[in-house]
Amino acid sequence: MSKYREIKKLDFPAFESEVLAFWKTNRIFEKSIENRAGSPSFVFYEGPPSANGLPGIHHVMSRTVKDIFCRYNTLKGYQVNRKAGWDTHGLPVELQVEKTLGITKEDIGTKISVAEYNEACRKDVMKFTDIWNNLTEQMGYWVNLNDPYITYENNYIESLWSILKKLYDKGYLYKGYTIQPYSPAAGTGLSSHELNQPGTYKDVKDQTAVAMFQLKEAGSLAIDTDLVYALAWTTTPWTLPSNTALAVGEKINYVVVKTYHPFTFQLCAVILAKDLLSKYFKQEQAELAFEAYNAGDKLIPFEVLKEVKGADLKGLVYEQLLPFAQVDNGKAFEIITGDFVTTEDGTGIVHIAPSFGADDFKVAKQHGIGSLTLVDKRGKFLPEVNDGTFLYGEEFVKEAYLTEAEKEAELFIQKEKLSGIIKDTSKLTYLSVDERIILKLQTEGKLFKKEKYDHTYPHCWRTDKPILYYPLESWFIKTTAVKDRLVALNQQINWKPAHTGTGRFGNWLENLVDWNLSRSRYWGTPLPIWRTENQDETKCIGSLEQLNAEITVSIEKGYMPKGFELKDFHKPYVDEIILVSSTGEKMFREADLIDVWFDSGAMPYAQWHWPFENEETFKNNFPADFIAEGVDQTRGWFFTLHALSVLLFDGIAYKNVIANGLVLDKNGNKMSKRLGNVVDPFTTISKYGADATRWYMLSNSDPWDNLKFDIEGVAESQRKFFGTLYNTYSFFAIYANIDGFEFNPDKLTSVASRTELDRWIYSKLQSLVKKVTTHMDAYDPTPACRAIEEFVSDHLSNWHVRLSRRRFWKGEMNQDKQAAYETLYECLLVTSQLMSAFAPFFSDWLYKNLNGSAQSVHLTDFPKVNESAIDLVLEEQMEYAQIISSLVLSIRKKENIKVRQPLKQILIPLVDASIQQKIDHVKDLILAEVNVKQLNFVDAIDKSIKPNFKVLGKKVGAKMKAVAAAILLLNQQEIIQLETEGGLSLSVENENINIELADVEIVSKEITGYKVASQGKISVALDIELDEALKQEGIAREIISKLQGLRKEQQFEVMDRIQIKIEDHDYIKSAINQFKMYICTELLANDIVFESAESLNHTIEVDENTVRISIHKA
RNA sequence: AGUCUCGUAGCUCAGGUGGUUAGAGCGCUACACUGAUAAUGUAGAGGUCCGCAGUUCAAGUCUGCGCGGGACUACCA
Repeated sequence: MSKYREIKKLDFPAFESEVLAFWKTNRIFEKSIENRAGSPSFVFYEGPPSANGLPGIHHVMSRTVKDIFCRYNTLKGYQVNRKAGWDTHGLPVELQVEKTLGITKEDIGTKISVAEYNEACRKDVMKFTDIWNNLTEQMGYWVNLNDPYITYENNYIESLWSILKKLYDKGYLYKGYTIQPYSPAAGTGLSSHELNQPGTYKDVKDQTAVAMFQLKEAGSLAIDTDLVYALAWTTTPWTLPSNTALAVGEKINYVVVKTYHPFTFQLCAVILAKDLLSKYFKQEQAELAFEAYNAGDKLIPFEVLKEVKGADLKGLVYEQLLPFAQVDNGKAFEIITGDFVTTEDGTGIVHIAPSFGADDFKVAKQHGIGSLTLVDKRGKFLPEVNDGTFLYGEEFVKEAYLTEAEKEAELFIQKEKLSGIIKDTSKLTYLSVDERIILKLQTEGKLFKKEKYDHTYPHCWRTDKPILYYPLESWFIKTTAVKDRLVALNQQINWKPAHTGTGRFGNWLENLVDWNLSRSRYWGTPLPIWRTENQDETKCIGSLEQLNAEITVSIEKGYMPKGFELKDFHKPYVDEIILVSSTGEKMFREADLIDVWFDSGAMPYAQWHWPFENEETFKNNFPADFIAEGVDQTRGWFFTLHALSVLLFDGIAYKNVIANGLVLDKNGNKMSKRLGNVVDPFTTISKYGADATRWYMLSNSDPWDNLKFDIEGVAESQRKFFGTLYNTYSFFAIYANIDGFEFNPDKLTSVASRTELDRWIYSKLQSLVKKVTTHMDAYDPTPACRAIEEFVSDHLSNWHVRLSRRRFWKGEMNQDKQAAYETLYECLLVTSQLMSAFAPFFSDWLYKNLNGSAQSVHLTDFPKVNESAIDLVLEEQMEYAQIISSLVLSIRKKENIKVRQPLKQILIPLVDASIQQKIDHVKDLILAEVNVKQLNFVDAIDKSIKPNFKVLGKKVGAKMKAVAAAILLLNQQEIIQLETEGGLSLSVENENINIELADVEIVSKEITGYKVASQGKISVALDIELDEALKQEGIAREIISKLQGLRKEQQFEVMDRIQIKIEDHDYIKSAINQFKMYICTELLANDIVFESAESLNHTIEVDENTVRISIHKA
C-alpha cells in the first residue's frame, strides 16, 4: 500500500465533508481545547447572532475572521474556549411573529394575550437555529454550540437584573425626559431602527412660515426704532404656540435691517443672518427711497442699519408669539446661542420648541429655558390652544391624522369661524393647523413671509402617518458620568483598523449622550424597577432571591395571591408582581422593557450567570483578548460591551477588536433581497468549498475594507492556490510512493548538507513562518494569507519543484534524492500548519496525508521559526537566478529559439563584485533552467549613468535639476574615471560639486555583437550562435520531447521501459548515433534501432521533418 | 447635515519615512513548453494614480478645497 495518499480528482466539497466527519468522530474540536488544559487562555467573546433570520454570506466573513484567530492562538499554545450565543429579544422578532400570525400591535391584549404573544416570540426566535448550526459546521467555524448563552433564559435575565441593580446602586440609573420619534397614530415611541425602515422618509410639501418675534427691549442694539423683530423660519408652524426661545449662532453675522412691515406697513427693523439677507431682500429694493414708499407697494425699501454677531443678540427677550399658555419650568422667550444653527436656509435664527425637537430640547436645557407641550399624545392640541377664530383646541396638529370625512366636518366649522377673516368662504377648502396658524400670524402682524417647502419627513412605517418628535419619559443609564473614563480606556483597546477606534468610535464617545434603556414593547428583558404610584419610592431588584423575599412581604400584606411563583421572567408575569413600599404602599413595575443592546453588551457576565455562579470562570474570561464583528456594531455591541465594563469595573471588556467591513455584491452594491443580489452561503460552500470561500475573503482585501464579493474570485482561489498546492502534494506523493520514501524526523539530512536550492526554499519557509507569525500577532490576516500564497505558488511550486523535478524521477534513491523529498515534505507539512487557521479542511487533509496518522493539524503546535536557517544572502542569490533566467528566456523568445535548443553561453557585463559572486553561486541552476552551456562575466563596452535621486537629493537639494542634467551628459571616459577613482568633480552653475560613486547608478547596457536584455542593475547577453554539436544536441532533445509525448499518448506507465524503432532519416541519424545513451536514459529505453519506414506505425515531427517511428514496452 | 472611510490597468488589489520607466494576479491577444498538464513560461495591448490648488529641486505618496462611492450618526429651524 502506498504511504502517501494519491487521489485522481480534486473534489473540494467531497474531501471537506470527509474531514468534517473525521473531526466529528474524533472530537477534534473538543480535543483542541482539552489538550490545552492548564495553558494560559485566549479569551474570545461571540457576538450573538439572532436566529430568527437566515444567515448570509457576510456571516461567513465575520465568522471566518473570528475563527482564524481562535484557531491560530490554539496552535500557539493557548486554550481558547468559544461559547456560542443567541440574541433572542427585540423588535425584529416581534415583527416576524406579527407577520406570521397576521396581527398588529393593537391586537395584543385583545385578539392575543401578552402571554401567548411572548410564547410565540420565544418559539419563533430559534426557528432557524438548525440552519445556523449547519452553516457553522460547513464553513468550519469552531464554536461550542452545545452550551450557548441564550438571552431570553431566566438565568441570563437574572444576571442582567443584577447588573442593572449595580448600576442603580451606583446612581447611574435615572428616569428622565427626552425627545423621541413618536407615532401618535400608533400611540408608541419609535426606535431609530424603526425610523430606518425603508420608505419611512417621504417627500412632503409643507407650509412654512417666517415668523416675526418682537423684541421687548432693543436698546442694546442702539438703533432709532423700538419696533424690532427677530425673524425665524419654521417648517412646522404647529410648534409655534410651544415656542419658548430663539437660537442664534454665536459666530454668525447678523444684520439689523430697516424696512416696512410687509403686512402692517409700519416702519420697523428686522434681524436676520447676513448671509441670508439676499434671500428676502433684492438689490433693487435697496435702491428705493423710504420716503417714496406707499403702504401696500409691492417693492419695499430696506437699509442695513448695522451688523452684529450672534453673541451680541444673546440674552435679548421678546414678546411671546402666541400666548396660549405660560412657561412654569424655566426662563422663556429669550435669544440663546446654539452650535447647530447654520445659515444654510431659513433666517439664521431658529425657533425653539423644546418639546418637539431633540436639538431644541438640548439647547433649552443648557440655557435654563423652560418648555411648553401644547400637544397631547394623541397628536392633538391641548384645549387651551383655542382662540375661537383660527384654532379650536383638541384638534390634530397634522392634517394626515384626519380622515376625509373628519376634514369635511372641520371645514364646515372653519367656514363659519373664519368668515370675518376670509371674504369669500364658499371656495374654502380644509385648512390645516399650519395654514391657519400662518393666517393668524398674518392677521396679527407677526408674519414676514410664507412659502411651500419640499423636504423629507419621517413617517411611521406601520401607520404611514407622519411622526412627531415628542417628549417621553424613559429610563437612562448615565453614561455621560463616566465619559472621560470611556474615552481614556478606549486608548487601551487595539482597534483594527485603528481609525474605527479613534474616529468613528472615539468621536461617538466624545459626543456621548445618556443611554436610553426604555422600550415600550412586549418581548424583551423587563426593567426590574418597581415604584409607588406617586413615584416617591423606587426599588430596583437585583436577583430572584431578593424578588422572592419582596414578594413574600407582598403576599403577607395581601397585595398578591398566596403561592405566587415567578416561572418566566418576561411580561406579563413580572407585571403581576406588586411590591410593598417602606410605608406599606403598593409598588408597580415600571412598564418598560430594556434595550436589547443591553442584553448583548452584558454577555461577558450573563453568559456565565454571574454573579450568581461561576465566579472563577468569569474572572478567567474577562476581559476578552479578542472580539470581531461588522463595523456596523461600532455603536452597537462594541459600545455596549465597553460602556458596561467601564461602568461596572472601570476597565475594558476587550483588548483587541476587528471591525470588519461589509460584504457587497461584485458591483459594490449592498446585498438586499429586493435587488436579488444576495449570495447564498450554502450554495457557495457546496460548490467551491468552505476553504476556498474563506481563503478568497481573507486574501482579497483587509477584513475591514468592504469586500466586493465575486464568486469568480472564489473559483480563482480554488484554482490558483489550492490547485497548485494540491498539484505540489500529488507530485510529491507519486514519486515518494514509487521510491518508497518515508519521512523520518530522526534521520534527517542536515540542512547544511543540502543543495543550495533546498537550503533556499527552507530559508524561504522559515521567513514565511516568521512573516505569518508577525502578521497574525498583529491581527493582520490578509498579509499572512498573501505570504502563504506567494510561497506556495511562486517559490515552492514554480521554482523549487520545477527545478527539482529531475531529482525526483532520475535514478535510484540517494542522498540528494532523499534530501529533495525531505525538503519538499517539510515545506508541505509546515505549510499545512501555517494555513490551518485559514483553510481548516484542506490543511488537515494535507497534514494527514503527509503524516498517515489520525492526528489532526489542529492539534499541533504552531511552527517555531528556525532563525539559523534563514539565509538572506541565499535568498538574494536566488532572486538573481530568477531574474537572469527570466531575461534569458525573454531573449530566446525574441530570437525565436526554443528552450530545447542548447546555447553556448550567457555573458553578464561586469557589475560590482558582490553581485558577481552571488550570481556565480547559482550559475548551475541558471544554466540548467535556460539550457545554456556556460555563464561568463565580461567587461562592458557601453555604460550608462543616471543620478541616484534619493541620495543626491539630500546632498544638493535645490540644485538637483542642474546636477542631474550634468550627470546624464557624462561621456564614457568620465564614467570610467568616476568608477575607477571613486569620485568626480562637476561644475554646475559656477560651483564645483563632487560626485561620489554612491550618488549615481551605472548600468552596462550593450555588449557588442550580442543580444541583450536588462532589468534594473542586471543585464544579460546571450550568445545565440549555433555550432554543429549544439545543433545535434538540439535535435536529440527534440526527439526525446516528441517521444515523451508518444509514451504518454500510448498510456505507458512512468516506470515502463521501452524499445524504440526509428526510421533511418538523414536529419536525425547523426544526432541519434551521437546521443544514443542520453536519449535512452531519458526515455527509459533499452535500445534504439533503425528500421525501414514502412514497418513503423507512428510519426513524429522533428523540426519540420516527418519521421516514422514505433515504441513498445520492453 | 455631521463623522469616518475609500477612489491606482477592464476586474481584484500592492505601492515603509516624498526620489524620476507606478507594480502583481485575473481577464484579453500571440507564441512557446509538455514524465505536475483543468498546470506552466514569455511577450503584447491596457494608466489624466478622481479633479483643482498649494508645499517641495522632486507629489500616487504631504496640506487645503472640491467631486464620486460606502458606512454610521442625526434629522434640523
